[in-house]
Amino acid sequence: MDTSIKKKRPRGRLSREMIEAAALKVIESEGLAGFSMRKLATALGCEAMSIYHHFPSVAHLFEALVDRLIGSLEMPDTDLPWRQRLRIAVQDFRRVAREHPAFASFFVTYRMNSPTCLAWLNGILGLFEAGGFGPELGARLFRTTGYYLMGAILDETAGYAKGPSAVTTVSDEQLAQDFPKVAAAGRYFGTAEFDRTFDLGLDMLLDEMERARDGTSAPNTGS
Amino acid sequence: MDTSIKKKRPRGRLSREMIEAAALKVIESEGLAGFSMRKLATALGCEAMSIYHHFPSVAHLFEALVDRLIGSLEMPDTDLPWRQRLRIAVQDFRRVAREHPAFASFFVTYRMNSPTCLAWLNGILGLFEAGGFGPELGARLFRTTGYYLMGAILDETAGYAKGPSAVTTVSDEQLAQDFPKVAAAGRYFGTAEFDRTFDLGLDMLLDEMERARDGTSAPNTGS
DNA sequence: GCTTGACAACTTACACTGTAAGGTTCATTT
DNA sequence: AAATGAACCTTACAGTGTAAGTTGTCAAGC
Repeated sequence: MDTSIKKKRPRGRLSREMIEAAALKVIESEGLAGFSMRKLATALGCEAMSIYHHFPSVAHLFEALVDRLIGSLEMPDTDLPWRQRLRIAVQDFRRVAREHPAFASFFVTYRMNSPTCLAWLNGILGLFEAGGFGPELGARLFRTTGYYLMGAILDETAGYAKGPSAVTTVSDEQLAQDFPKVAAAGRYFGTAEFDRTFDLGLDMLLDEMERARDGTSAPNTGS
Repeated sequence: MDTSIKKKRPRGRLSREMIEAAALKVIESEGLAGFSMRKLATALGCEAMSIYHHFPSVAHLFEALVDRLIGSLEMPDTDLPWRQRLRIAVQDFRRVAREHPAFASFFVTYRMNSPTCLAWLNGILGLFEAGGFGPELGARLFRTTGYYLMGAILDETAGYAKGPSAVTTVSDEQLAQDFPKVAAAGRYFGTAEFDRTFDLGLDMLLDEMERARDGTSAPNTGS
């Protein structure tokens, strides 16, 4: 017979809120690939299958995490000038993503389709509408801004500055000797340079948008 | 005793070349997450562990795949004007990535550190050097261009146009009613629009670079 | 106080993954 | 002919997500 004393825990202790918070913690400490339901359960002090009572699958859980992050964003003040509003919205997204670096690569590649996320997307598209580009150009500028933003976040959270992901690596000496331009440019690739580099590109895009809006010049194409 | 006739296959049939080619096929047919050594082995007509004789791990194999794709790229003709050279190099990378859409999300997030990849990066940095931006601005423009390119590829190969990755979905009717701007913009998010949208953003960046180079105007910052 | 029902959590089990360790087979060299 | 070593296979293990079934616990009704 089993004489060991099992510490009984109260039922109803778990909640979606708790699980989500713990999941983000586990993802950040173990990495996205290192995350598992069993590790999450350990962090929560329960069994893996208990989580399934609250989330039917990891996919549902991760979806809730995206919702939680996107849901924390709010649209910039309507009184602000258009350019600033877009700038703030973009930086807000970037900030939230970078607050969860290990989750970021899932976050930015996630194809949002929940009401929460769609509401946010709708708001951002409203910003481009307010820019007065018309539906087509507005949609395309939304896309290109998204490309830049997603690429930047990915690089900042999982890119070069984190060191090589390659299995075979090249020594610093060989790098300096055989690939001097890479070695030299590396100086500007560090974490400390992220903000300046991101702002440079973002301002380039915003400048071009204002030009397009003011009719100063249409961007060259195909050349 | 075993009376079954086992079809013996010749030794030395497998090769890195063969395995790489098959791996790319399996990745495209099964998806990146659906890839496994066992499925690759089945495709090759061998056992999973046989692959380990040629590649010590999946990581090594995937690294070789990146090398293979990057290695197929060559720098644009030096006789061409600077802007065209950068444009061609960017489009070459995009084309190769999009030829392997399922592999793309690994491809673009991979932190290149092999000699082959470093040589390519070095060449691209040479393009920015040729643009005459100086080391710092050159490095930053390289980064921002990379952000845009990576983000675009990710979206084009794994993004919105592929349908939602969410588990909970919103019906078209609800989308049109509650998120009209998303519904309207969706018209310009399809595969057929990829090239035009990508070119728009790329030309915006190139225009700004030429402006910066010609000293017409420095980009606004922080506003 | 006792019973009942519903829900929350646990247990077990399965098919899958990457890969370590060791065994077998065969082409090549001596 | 014997030996060598590369190429491939077999087995096994620890890990994964999760389906199915079981148990524990608490609240409401009697």
